[in-house]
Amino acid sequence: MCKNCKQPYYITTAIAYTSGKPHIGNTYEIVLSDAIARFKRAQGYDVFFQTGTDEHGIKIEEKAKESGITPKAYVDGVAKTVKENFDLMNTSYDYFIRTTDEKHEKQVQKIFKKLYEQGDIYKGTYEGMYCTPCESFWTESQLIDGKCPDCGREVKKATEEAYFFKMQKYADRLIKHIEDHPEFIQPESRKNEMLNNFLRPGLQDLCVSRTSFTWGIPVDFDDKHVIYVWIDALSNYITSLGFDADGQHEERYRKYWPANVHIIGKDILRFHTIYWPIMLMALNEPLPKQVFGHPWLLVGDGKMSKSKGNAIYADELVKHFGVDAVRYYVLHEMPFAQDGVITWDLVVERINSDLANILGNLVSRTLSMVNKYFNGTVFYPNQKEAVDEELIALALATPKRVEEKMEELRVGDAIDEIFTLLRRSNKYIDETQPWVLGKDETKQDRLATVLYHLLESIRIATVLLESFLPKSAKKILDELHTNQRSFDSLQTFGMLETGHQVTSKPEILFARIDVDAFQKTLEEEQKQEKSKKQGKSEITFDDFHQMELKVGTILSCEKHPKADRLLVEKIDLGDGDIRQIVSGIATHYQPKELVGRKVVVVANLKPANLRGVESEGMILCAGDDTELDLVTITKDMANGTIVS
RNA sequence: CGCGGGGUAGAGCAGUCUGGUAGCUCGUCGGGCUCAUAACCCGGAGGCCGUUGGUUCAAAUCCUUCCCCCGCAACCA
Repeated sequence: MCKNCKQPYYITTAIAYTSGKPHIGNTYEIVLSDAIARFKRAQGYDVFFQTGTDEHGIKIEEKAKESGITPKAYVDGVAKTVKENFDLMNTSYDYFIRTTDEKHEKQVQKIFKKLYEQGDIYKGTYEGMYCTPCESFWTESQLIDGKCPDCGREVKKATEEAYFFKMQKYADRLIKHIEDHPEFIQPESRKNEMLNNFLRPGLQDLCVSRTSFTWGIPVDFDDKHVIYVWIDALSNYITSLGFDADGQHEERYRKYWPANVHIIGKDILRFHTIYWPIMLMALNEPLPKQVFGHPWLLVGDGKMSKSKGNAIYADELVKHFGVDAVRYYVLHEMPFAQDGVITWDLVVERINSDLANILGNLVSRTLSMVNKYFNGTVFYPNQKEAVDEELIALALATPKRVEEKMEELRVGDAIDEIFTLLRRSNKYIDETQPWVLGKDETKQDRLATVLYHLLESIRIATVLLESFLPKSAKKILDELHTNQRSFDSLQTFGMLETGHQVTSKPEILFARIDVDAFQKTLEEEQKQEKSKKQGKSEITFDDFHQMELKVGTILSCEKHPKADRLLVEKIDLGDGDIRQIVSGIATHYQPKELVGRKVVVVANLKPANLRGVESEGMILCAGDDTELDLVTITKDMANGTIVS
């Protein structure tokens, strides 16, 4: 009967890097995975769904330093935020791994050691161009005019000790695996990218340790080194299950590995389809069955928000629309292999047309008719007419169609199939005109039949929707007062119980959103948000006087040789003080039009290097990326005049 | 020549692999209906399928030229 019962199904998201709060694009990944996980559970699989956080690395070490706290304290904070975000989206993960978990760290060390001992990892030297003041290695191609791209100073050839993984050793096996398993890399278009760009030209040995920072898992037999991201982060998929490098695996590992699918962003497909499989080959473990590199959710600048940098966060969306509406948007609007777009007005549009009009209103009108004509009691006299056939056939065909789409991980298309049934149900009401039947005493059985067909179609659609809109689906099924909620119950049309009552007060599931009013609300909020962000803390007069502001004349100006958005100006600050200043205004000004202008310069700003060019100060501008105006002195003030 | 994705109706997309009347959702216009959340149903208008040249009986689809947009990366003082 239940063909998938007890079959294990292991699905993972990538682990989120704990550098900051995830935006809706990051959140999309776990919602997508959650929909798949829930669907598989509904199909009867024994699902293990994992997500987590990647918490090591130099960036985190630096961020923690900036915040003046320990790296551990820093990642604890971010991991909490990430988890809250995932919980907010009502995601049903079974396990949340953190790469700072003791169990994980210990296994990573063991894996590293094992690979070292069996000769897959060797100690070598990293050769590169070294800039002593910056303490950084650069490759030949990164250098600018043969000099350090950071500071522009001389670099010299240097070597650094590092551990390397012999990738090439397993390359042929991997190529064969990919060719023999066309479903391994999804979407398939990415398969050739991996083969042609990386595998076939030959893999370089992978540098798997670092000595330049300490916030990582130490190599236990050589504590100068920490294990670099690859072995640390990727192995989360097995350490969480209780993998043991010595073979003493926990039961969970034996049960769930290999993973059925890793859901990851397309940007890290290379690591998951090349490095990770090779690591597993070296460990003599089976490879995951599939890796799906999902597209990006781009935050387009819609009409209503011209202010820049308005990344959209899940919690903001949820605050306005509710969890299921946000889930619906990202799940339905994201194409399978192509980047999707999210804007506030697109979300509103989808909610109104799909959730409020098609789904919510269908449930509402149907339930209200059942109440109106039969006091809320469900009857099924089964007085069928020809017009019913199409609806019933579609209701019966839909589960299979949805399952087929889900099998291909085409979640958006799967949802479309459900909505096709909902649309058809709305049409059915027009075809059968229950309100006409209601006026005819002799047509009561026909009326009851029509309403039953509607309720049953709604039930079928809703059971299928549960993986995508868990809360709303439950609400609808509760309103129908039905216990028929399993996928098995979808095989027959007519499983909805009769003789019982549906709710007498249908709730508005998704309220229609007034587009104009919403825009106003949003603009208002963003305005407040902006002023809040820009309002800095109070400073004293002395604080202000720390700044040395001077009038200067732009003597020359040219484009930065290595940067599209930067201009390099020579500015006369009087008394022979000619400064070279780099400014991020190239998208707003042509170099020519700036020559001769009198500007305000922050003269005592600490010099810095911007992509290889020294900048000794900054010029003042009003505005941001979208609109920008150089602060200009209009009178003929002498260069060097103090601005106060 | 950094890597990658994309240009199809006002908006968002499918169709491109496997050439054969250009399709879906939203919006818009008109009509219908009144059970329902001004919702639902039907119909219409609206496309030189980014551009150039080619292959072919036939090109959105295959090859080619150029243009534009976006993401990643990188500096935004």
